[in-house]
Amino acid sequence: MLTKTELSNYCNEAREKYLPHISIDCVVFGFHEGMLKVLLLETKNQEEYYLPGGFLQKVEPIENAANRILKERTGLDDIFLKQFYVFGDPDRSKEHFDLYKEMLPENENWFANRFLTIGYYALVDFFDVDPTPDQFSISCNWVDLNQLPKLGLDHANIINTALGTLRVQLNYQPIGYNLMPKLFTMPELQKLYETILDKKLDRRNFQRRMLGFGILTKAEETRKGGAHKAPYLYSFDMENYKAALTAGLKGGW
Amino acid sequence: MLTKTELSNYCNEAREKYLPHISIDCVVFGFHEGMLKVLLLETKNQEEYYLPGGFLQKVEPIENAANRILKERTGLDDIFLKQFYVFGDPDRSKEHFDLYKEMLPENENWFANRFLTIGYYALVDFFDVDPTPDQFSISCNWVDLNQLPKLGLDHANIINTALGTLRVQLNYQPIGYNLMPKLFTMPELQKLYETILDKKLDRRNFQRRMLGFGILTKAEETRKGGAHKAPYLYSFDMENYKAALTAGLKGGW
DNA sequence: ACAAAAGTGTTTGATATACACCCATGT
DNA sequence: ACATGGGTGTATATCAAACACTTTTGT
Repeated sequence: MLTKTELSNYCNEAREKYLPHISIDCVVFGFHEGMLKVLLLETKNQEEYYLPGGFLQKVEPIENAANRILKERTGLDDIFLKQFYVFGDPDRSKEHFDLYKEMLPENENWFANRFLTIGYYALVDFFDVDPTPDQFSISCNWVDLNQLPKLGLDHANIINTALGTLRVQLNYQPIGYNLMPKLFTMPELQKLYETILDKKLDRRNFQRRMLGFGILTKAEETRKGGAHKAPYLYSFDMENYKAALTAGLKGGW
Repeated sequence: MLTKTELSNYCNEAREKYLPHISIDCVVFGFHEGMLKVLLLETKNQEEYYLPGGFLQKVEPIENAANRILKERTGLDDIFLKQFYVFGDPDRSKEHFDLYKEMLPENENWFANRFLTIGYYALVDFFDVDPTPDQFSISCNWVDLNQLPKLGLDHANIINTALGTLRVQLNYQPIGYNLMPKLFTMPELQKLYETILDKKLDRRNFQRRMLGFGILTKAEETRKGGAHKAPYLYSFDMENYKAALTAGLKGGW
């Protein structure tokens, strides 16, 4: 738990360094064991979970801020980040204010203000990252989208909106590329699509269509060790992938 | 031209009423004579044109603010508005600051700050609105997208981004409905699509596909007075239209 | 009568959908 | 041997693309 002095120091520092009223929150998606997961922080102060978020420095481009914040709070660096919406209900940060209002007078309390938050979503290779909590957090963990804990502020809503965006953009953004490991099997990729779209897809048609895009390279090897026939491994052909996406992968599922 | 006193009063009022660092700008699209147009204001202070924009009141939902601002600055009321992006380059409002910095000391100057702006786009029936400039503007006029004048700040960029969004969302949002008058002909609707997509479409295939969606109602009457064969008039069937859009009008052009 | 715009229908190719059989692997 | 998941092929329906002729209207 923060002491009053710590909180006071933090507020003073924040007032100096950051723009007031504006924050950034990141929804980091990962894909593991056939499930979509998001990175959540558990704060020291509360029993609640939060999206990794932070504030915008006074002369800092928003994109940079989003990357910096994600790095600071989770250790993740150099990943695909995309702005998707601004959440600005006047009451959305009230809860945060309430929490601290006993400890500091209103005019000294950085949180005693309305905050708009700019939502970014990120897509990462689950196995390629090592989530590390920052000093304000007990833990930084992957949580299954279907088993979200109680979330602070309006963060549940932010996650849902991000997921909706993901669905719509599945045909326009390199979503598969960023979420899958370097090598993956066709059934694994299909599982990702099925999870995002929340819909079963036909195995054979999925494969034909994916291969038809010409964005996948079939590897020599197969994924050994499974209990059944060893599936082939694929990787994304970055060249063709980017080209195909700018044109838009036409047709919806 | 604003006097120093007027500017000073405005700044004091703004500081009291609005959140700092945040603005809203609206790109209002209309369709007239086969051309996409946007509403621009010509300011009294400068020889430049601006998007209708304004600030967010301290306890006001963003959506409400966007509607209020549009009403205040252009007279337009109760129209389709949709948030599409936040523009936050630290230098984007520098120009505005430079303009006023001679007149007021920096700490009294509301504009001497960084502003992020939340972009909204609006779609209106050209004939159904009566653009009216506010007290800060000489004029409020429709301008052809292909003949944009010199625009202040980063407003040219905001317009381009809005147009890009329009293109992508053509299959997901009720774009036709909001831009067309109650009754319209098939060639008129086609012209709208062609203008937004910047692409020629086949007359017959367009008609078949549009009718195939089941969102149009054919009227008895035809559009008389044209120099040639009188085209039929159509209107949108709001019920089916909404239903079709939630499912997404599948397939791209 | 003719030019220009609008209405309508048909053919063709591509793509989505549905479905069935064979193959490899661990138990 | 068999259950399970993975690989592959084919027939069918649906839709997009390309294209031509007829109708209406003002000049």
